[in-house]
Amino acid sequence: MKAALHEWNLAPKEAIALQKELATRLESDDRIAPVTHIAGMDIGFEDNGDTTRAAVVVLKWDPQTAPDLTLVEHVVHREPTRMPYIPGLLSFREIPAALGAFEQLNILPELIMVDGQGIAHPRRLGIAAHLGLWLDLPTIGVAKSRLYGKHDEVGEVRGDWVPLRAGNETIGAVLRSRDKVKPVFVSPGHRISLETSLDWVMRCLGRTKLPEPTRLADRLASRRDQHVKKPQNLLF
DNA sequence: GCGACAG
DNA sequence: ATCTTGTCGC
Repeated sequence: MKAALHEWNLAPKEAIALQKELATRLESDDRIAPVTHIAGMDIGFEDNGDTTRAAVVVLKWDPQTAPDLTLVEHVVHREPTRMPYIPGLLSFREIPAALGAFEQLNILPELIMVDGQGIAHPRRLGIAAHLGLWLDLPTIGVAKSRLYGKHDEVGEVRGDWVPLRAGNETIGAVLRSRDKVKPVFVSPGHRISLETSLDWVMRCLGRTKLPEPTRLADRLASRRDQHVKKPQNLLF
């Protein structure tokens, strides 16, 4: 791997310049290998934020049994938190830990869903886009709230969606992933189009708001399910 | 100058 | 993100 601590330990000003440069390398057309495994990634914190916990789950994709996905691998990686949360610079705070988790993975997914924005970002390099470039894998950003862009109100039925725009460009979509529930913000990261991103998010939707990959990664990264281990927690 | 602001 | 219990609704 390209070592370089300087790739992550940057002052805000340098980080912003790097984002602009990296954004020009993103591929917005689909360049995806036949999908058999989909990963989900999310970050959580412990020790009052001093420890960053990265969680990655890998689900088996079987068109025959879809939308039922099977959890086939999961990894949790902890390391000291390196910097505070700064809107627009989230990837510099969370990706280093995420890479630690991906390094321990045995199964290489063809697609990754990340808890955060793809190109729906002021400089078009949200955490999903940044991670996709680094791993050179297709990524989709699935955020629970908006960071950037404007949009009209979205219908209340599952599947309804409206474009998320920035000036003339469409940078993502506001998707009603579950009836009457707060919508999610879907935006392509690397090597995937918005249309295909929406297709995959829809295909991975159970009866919950979040698609299975990020829903499970979310639970693994979160502190809550950490102690309880009874019912469906048998998954972990 | 005044808000907005992923996780 | 995280601190935290119960509670309203399908």
